[in-house]
Amino acid sequence: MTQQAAHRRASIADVARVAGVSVGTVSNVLNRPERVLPGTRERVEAAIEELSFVRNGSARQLRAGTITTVGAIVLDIANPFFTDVARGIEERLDRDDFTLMVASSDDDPDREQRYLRLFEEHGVQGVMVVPATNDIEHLLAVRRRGTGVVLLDRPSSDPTISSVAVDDVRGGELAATHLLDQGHTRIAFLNGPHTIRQCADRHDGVVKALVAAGLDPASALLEVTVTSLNAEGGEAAIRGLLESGDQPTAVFCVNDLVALGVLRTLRTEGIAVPTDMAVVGYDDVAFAAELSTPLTSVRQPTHELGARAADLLLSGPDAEAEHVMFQPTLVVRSSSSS
Amino acid sequence: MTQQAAHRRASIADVARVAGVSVGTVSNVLNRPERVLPGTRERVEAAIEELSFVRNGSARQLRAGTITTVGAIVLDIANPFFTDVARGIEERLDRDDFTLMVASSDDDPDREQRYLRLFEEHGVQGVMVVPATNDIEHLLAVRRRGTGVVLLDRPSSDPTISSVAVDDVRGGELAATHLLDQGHTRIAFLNGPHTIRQCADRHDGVVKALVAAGLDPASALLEVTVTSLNAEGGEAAIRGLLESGDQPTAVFCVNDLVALGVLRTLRTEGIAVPTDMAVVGYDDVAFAAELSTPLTSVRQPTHELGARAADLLLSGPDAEAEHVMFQPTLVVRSSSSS
DNA sequence: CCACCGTCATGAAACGGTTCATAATGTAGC
DNA sequence: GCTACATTATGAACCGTTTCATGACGGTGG
Repeated sequence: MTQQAAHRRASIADVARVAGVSVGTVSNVLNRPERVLPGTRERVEAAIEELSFVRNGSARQLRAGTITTVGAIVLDIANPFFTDVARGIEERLDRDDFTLMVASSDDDPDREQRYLRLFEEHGVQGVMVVPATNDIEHLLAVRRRGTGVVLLDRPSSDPTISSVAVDDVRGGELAATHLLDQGHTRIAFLNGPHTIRQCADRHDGVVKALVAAGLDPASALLEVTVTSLNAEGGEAAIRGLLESGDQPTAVFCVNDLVALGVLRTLRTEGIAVPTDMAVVGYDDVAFAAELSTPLTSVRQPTHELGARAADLLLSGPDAEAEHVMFQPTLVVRSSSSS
Repeated sequence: MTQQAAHRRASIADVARVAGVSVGTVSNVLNRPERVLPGTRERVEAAIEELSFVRNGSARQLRAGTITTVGAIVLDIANPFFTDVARGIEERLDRDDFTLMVASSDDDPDREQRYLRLFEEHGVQGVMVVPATNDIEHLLAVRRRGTGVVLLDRPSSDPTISSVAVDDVRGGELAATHLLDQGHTRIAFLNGPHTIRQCADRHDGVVKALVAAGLDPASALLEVTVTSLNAEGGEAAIRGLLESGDQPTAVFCVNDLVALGVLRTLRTEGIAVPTDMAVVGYDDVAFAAELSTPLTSVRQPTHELGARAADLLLSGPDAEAEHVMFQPTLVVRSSSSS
């Protein structure tokens, strides 16, 4: 099937032969150069160069066991929230010369499972996961087998598994309370599926705020499930909403990409923001402040989130599990307040 | 150092012992289940379950040689342009059940080298790279050793190495010509370092346009090197520019993130766009159209770029190298034309 | 002159899978 | 009853490293 190049990659034995030494010596040159006589070392290095030898990572790892790589599985690599988190992770990892590989599950439990398995089989030190489902049994299993696991952007329901999250209930509450304060009594929530914990939590926060204001969520809250959590999903959802009668006066979007799609649609439809419709997003991504209608959004400490998660992962498998919970803040801009 | 859990992970031999079969049989259950009697298979599967056995990917790969993973190294994982490209890659890969791992070099040749080595040592089928430097000798070496290489967003200077790119000279030309058409005769270009080929090419395109218009680039073009190619970099660069006298009437930004920083700064400084200063960006990211001043930008076919690159990589090491060049288009919005 | 020691290099045993030639067993045909 | 032939299971060889006990060698001190 895969014949790659004409000849096999050079192995350590080939190098040894060319240099006229044993394989053990080549290995020593590679791993503990100080133990080998300069003359010999040079000969070996010349042979390595000549054969353009590259270590076989699989063999190396099979024997040595250890590796300085960690994995991260996020829901959507195209979402700036997750890439900002990834930057936080990378930064922390750099300090310990660890390497990060990112994969995106696309909210698909099967894909998550596949990447998880891939990472585990290749023996990463640990993996940071934004789970696509509420059930984390499979993650506990990974953990039991000895691979570090840190839940990302999601509080852990299990005391033995570390997590770094932002209080999503509070986030939903902040957004809803703000809209209520602005006089809205009927709020649409363009949310993702409740199988994603963050979405369920934000929903709970919204309900909490409505109840606290003496409203009945059944009538005051109109939740719409967005199929894909990006601008296209937001556009589709708001269009559906506009076509039905009985419209709300405010829309709370589960993230800023969805909000972007909403703003875009409202503009083309000639609906004024915030006068005809108030909009609130989530994540406070870089461009939120610069939109034609600057977007009110719930800000999360993305960078710290990632850095802290990496920190916990590197603290080793024997460290006590920790559950870090950051607090979101609301950044009010003109999309929701005139 | 790494003591992982208390006991070693279960191996295929452990499974064999528990199930009362040979290692060969366990391997067969794993890889060609149809060849083993249902009864035996069940016993093996039970043992796998009991020991929560996970294949050792290193050993597997060491022996089997093949792996269905490809790597991508981009300049900045937080840049929507690259993540959009990554989406395109993923989509194509999904068709062949390949898996993508993304790493970000951060414009740093050393990091690029490190990830390249990591990917190569782990035997990926191939790697897509947005090179951080002009010199691609190290990529040729990787290629020679049998790992597929496709240059991403960058035309190849070597005929044997495939590349998928967008015509950056043309992109720069489009942007500059447009600004000239709008009557500007002194244009600032907030560009990245010329070690990044895309930046050098866009510069050449700008110069080409100026010359075609009968202007002297030495006086008509004011190039400023942006330290980091994001909003913060853009903000810093434009502030530096505003503080110096002798200002241009238009700014062309090497990407939309830089343009975002510029727009933000101009707004806080009370400089009107496009009347006092026209702004053009690059990439036409999702939010470009929705900014307070909708941003004129050079659009690149990100999705196709990624998909095509993946396509070339999967076509195998024996396929003829191809050099795909897409054409950018200019999307004019109000940041540059009143 | 010998015992001892330190420095380098060696070669074989792991690591945990896959693969393949071979053996064991059962079935069918004559 | 014997041969021929599937069908399953076996176990050893192998992949390319690292590691470690062992050996070769020369130099020192007694």
